[in-house]
Amino acid sequence: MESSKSGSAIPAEAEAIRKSTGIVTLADVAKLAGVSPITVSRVLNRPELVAPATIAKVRQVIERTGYVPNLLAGGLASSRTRFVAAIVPAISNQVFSESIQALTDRLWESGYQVLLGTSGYPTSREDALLAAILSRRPDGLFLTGISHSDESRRRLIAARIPIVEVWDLTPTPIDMLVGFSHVKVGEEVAECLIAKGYKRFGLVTADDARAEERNVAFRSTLDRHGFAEIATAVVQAPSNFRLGREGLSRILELGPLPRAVFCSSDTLAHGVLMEAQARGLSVPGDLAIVGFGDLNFAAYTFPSLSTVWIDRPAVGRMAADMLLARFEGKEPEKIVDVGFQVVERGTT
Amino acid sequence: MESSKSGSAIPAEAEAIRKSTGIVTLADVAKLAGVSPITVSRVLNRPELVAPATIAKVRQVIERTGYVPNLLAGGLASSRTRFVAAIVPAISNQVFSESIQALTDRLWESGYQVLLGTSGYPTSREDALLAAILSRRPDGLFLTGISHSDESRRRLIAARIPIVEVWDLTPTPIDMLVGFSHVKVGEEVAECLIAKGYKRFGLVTADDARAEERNVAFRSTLDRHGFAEIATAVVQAPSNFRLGREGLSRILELGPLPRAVFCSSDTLAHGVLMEAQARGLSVPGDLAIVGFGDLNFAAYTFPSLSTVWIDRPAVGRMAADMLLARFEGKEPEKIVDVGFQVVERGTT
DNA sequence: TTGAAAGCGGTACCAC
DNA sequence: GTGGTACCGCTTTCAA
Repeated sequence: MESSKSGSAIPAEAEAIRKSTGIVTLADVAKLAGVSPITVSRVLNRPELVAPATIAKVRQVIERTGYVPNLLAGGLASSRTRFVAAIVPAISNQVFSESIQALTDRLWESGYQVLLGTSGYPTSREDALLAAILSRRPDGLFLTGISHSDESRRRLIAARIPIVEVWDLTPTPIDMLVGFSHVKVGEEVAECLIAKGYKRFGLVTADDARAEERNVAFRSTLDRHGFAEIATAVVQAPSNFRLGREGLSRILELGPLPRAVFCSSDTLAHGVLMEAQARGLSVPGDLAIVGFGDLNFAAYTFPSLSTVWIDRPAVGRMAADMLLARFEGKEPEKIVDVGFQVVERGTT
Repeated sequence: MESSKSGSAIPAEAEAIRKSTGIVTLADVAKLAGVSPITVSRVLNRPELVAPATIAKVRQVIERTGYVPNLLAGGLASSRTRFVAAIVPAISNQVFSESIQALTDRLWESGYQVLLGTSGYPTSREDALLAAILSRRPDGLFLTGISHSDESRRRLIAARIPIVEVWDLTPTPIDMLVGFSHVKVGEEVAECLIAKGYKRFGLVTADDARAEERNVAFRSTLDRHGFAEIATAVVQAPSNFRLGREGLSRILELGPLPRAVFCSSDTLAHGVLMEAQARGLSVPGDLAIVGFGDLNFAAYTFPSLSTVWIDRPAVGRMAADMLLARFEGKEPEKIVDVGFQVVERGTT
């Protein structure tokens, strides 16, 4: 009613404007502040377009009423939902959780949130999950891995939103990519062990697609150097210590003691180490062990384990930056190789 | 145009109905199927109300067009968003991630998804996070811990949605609760160690509110039995192995060797064990170690470590069930004590 | 069993 | 700087 008076002229009765739902809407705030809805919207989203006095008035009413904006309505109207969906195989896998944490933190700084979906390791529900997630209209997508069903691929393309695939490298991502070459990992670990003078090799690995990429490269590199026989134990994902122990046992049954074992995860490597210790083998004296992932227990706990280090937070951070760039209409680098590092510990 | 012909009579031109956005809407599907929008909606949400022939017709069009429902619009119209927000201190903390996984899985079965928010351990952004989350209008909330700022408490109550707080016990939850008594944990661990005949005690603990509850109970129980002096080392959360090692070192400096040490997490316990081994102490011969949380490395790896076991998946599962019950208008039990179990390993 | 009309709570677009 | 109007895409209510 009044126009430029200070905020005290608001009739108490106006409080009752709240609908039956009992929840204050933007329109309620507008009425109480004596401005139009769009002005309240601007105070919230683009305050630089509003006069300071108006801002103060509106902010006061917002404060007083405890108004909480409805992002469903906002998203529907603007087709920008300010959230990114992330799909990982399992939330409890520390390898992914650190990337997700970094992604979440970075996006949070820019006013975005992360909806996390777990596709599941054994029985993949990726297709249904993707459909469910896309129906919430995320502004962007963070996907673990580069292999998707045809169905999913189609949906992803149809969604027409920025997408970052991570943890692998391909020249043909759906949209953008942050990863590293598992092939190179396999090669470098092999070369590293050869350089150290090891002559016999083993592989303890989960039945995981990315692990298999590393294994193939590992084997073919060794093969090229004339080491054809690789004692191999394949265990079922997800890995745990027990499987690592079993892995080594099975390898030892396969023939004479290998001197260097490459494991598909630090968890398995840890198990292998336990089994080695239980058998009285010295590590890395009798047996060199190389893990993958560099979870902290490897770094802090077992100075005798070697591992492959990946900057996991960087993966999340870079993915976030790429998505944010696209949200602002920029064209970031499409493919980023974050690389890795073989961390050697212990001596021959 | 046609009414009951089979789906082939749809004019190709009708495909062009799609708006400039290029995204198929429910209205488009309706037109193509020759029915009203509401009928399409029913096919999706309440097919039991629609004639089989109509369902088939509509489903076909949905399939052909690749229609993806817009849950923003649906949520706005129905004020049911079909998602639950969960707030945890940190996603990488395995203690929480298993509960979240169970929560996610259970809710998924009922068509709900989980939006995960991390409040952060050192600098808590819980208030801002909560505001951001509530603006997305979740149907329910899963909160770690029972202590919230006044601001948050007010918001939570104003939101008027089902809320489950977890990991602690209080007679006055905001709404519902799934937890266990940290006080009882401290008492039982103390009694257990006393019963085993230990005479000297130590505490290696992170500066965490829930840990402190356990510690107070631990100390006072020992005190009641005449063991007043408890060598204590407090380290800063989040815990890691290194801090565990340091913890034991500091305790050993405080006086003669304690025989039994209670740690605020298995991670710390693991570190304590390492330090003990490095010093040539036998465990549990010279030193009994009790952890907390029963992460698998404790279970599989260190038969000499004792720990406190909590059914973490059950926490998520029960929380999900309670929320789902409320969504259906039922009144589930408000407070559930999931209990815990002191797992003793090794011998004196 | 199906449909028409009226919102849900915001924002875009374009005047003023 | 500020406001009017239309509309985002779906569901609710009630009627047929």
